[in-house]
Amino acid sequence: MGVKHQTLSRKKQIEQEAALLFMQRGYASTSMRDLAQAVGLEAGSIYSHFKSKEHILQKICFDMANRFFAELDSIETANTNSQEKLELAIKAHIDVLTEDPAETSVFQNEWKHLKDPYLGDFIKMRKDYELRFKQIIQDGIQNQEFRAQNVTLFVATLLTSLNHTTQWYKKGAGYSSAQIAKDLTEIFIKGLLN
Amino acid sequence: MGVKHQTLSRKKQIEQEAALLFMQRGYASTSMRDLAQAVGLEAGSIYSHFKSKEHILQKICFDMANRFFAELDSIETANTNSQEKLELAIKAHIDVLTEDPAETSVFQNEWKHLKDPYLGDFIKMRKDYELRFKQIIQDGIQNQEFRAQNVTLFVATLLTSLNHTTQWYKKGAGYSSAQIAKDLTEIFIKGLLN
DNA sequence: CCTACCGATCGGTAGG
DNA sequence: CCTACCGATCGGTAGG
Repeated sequence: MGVKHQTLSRKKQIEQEAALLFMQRGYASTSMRDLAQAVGLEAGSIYSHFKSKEHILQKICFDMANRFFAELDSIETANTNSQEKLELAIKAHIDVLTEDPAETSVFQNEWKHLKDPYLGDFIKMRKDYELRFKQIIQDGIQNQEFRAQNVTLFVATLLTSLNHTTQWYKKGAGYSSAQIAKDLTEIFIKGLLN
Repeated sequence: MGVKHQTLSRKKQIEQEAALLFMQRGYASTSMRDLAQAVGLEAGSIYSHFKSKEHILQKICFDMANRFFAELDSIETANTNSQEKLELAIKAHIDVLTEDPAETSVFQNEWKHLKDPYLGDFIKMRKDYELRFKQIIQDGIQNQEFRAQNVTLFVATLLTSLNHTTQWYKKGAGYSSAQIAKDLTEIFIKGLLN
């Protein structure tokens, strides 16, 4: 059961196993006893590393949000056209995602178990992230690179599709991060028609 | 709290409220007491309509699976080209989905809480559904209507995107089922480029 | 359909 | 980091 640890701190081990279990069973269906067993401890011992079950979820969700954000910063100011900006943004997103699929899956599917004020903060961050993608698309429509369309729908569809990669991606299974990004990019940029 | 009932049977009321709560909070985070309260009963009373909590989930998941399946039957044998078959399949899927967004959301997100043998059966049905979409795409590539690509990835992306509509669709909010189907179809068929 | 209850399991804590 | 435990809540049942 579980991830190779080696030099990881106990806290990081717990976080990784938690992400894995939260992805597989869901946050609510994963007990602290399940998690403790997966990491080789007794249930009570986890509380010397995390104050509560929800704090583990918070750490996973906000760390991932920050990583996705960080990647966008350099792209938006790049001196290039909209299509390449979008391609870079997709590539960056897929890179983070393939590095930590379990954490990304939790970030996408389990955030609703956060409680306020964290829940509100998280929703705000996600909205910001979408907004920055929308801006790239909007600019591309303005300068006629992209076809006019429902930008909100497009971005929601795109981000959902990217994030769904976590559900089938297997590290080291031959389908590389770069290839996934390329294939997904072609679907959304070129479409289906010949 | 909840849906307008009117002439619905008690059993159907319970099923609808359950779908709503399972969507909002997740299956594991929804207690039979929560559900009972939403439908105006005591917890124990639900068991005169459903044998267990999981039976409610089963009913929702398999009923939706059957409805999605039924729509495909007539489309596959239609005497038309691949593009129109795909458009019809998308339209049919979105029609079912907008009719019962909560049930569809549970069908998409909560099925993992089913237990064998139902879990295995459900996974098989989903795979079959994907396979039938894949066949449409495959045929379209063969006859050169569609561009060659990773068909598995395309269909996974398409179905995920369609199903995600449940997360933001609001009945009677002006964005019609037909318009959603049309916009999503254009994204996947035409792509982004002008 | 309700009341009253069951055994099991949950998140979390004290004390070492 | 473990042992031993807490109060709360869970899915489900009996009996009416």
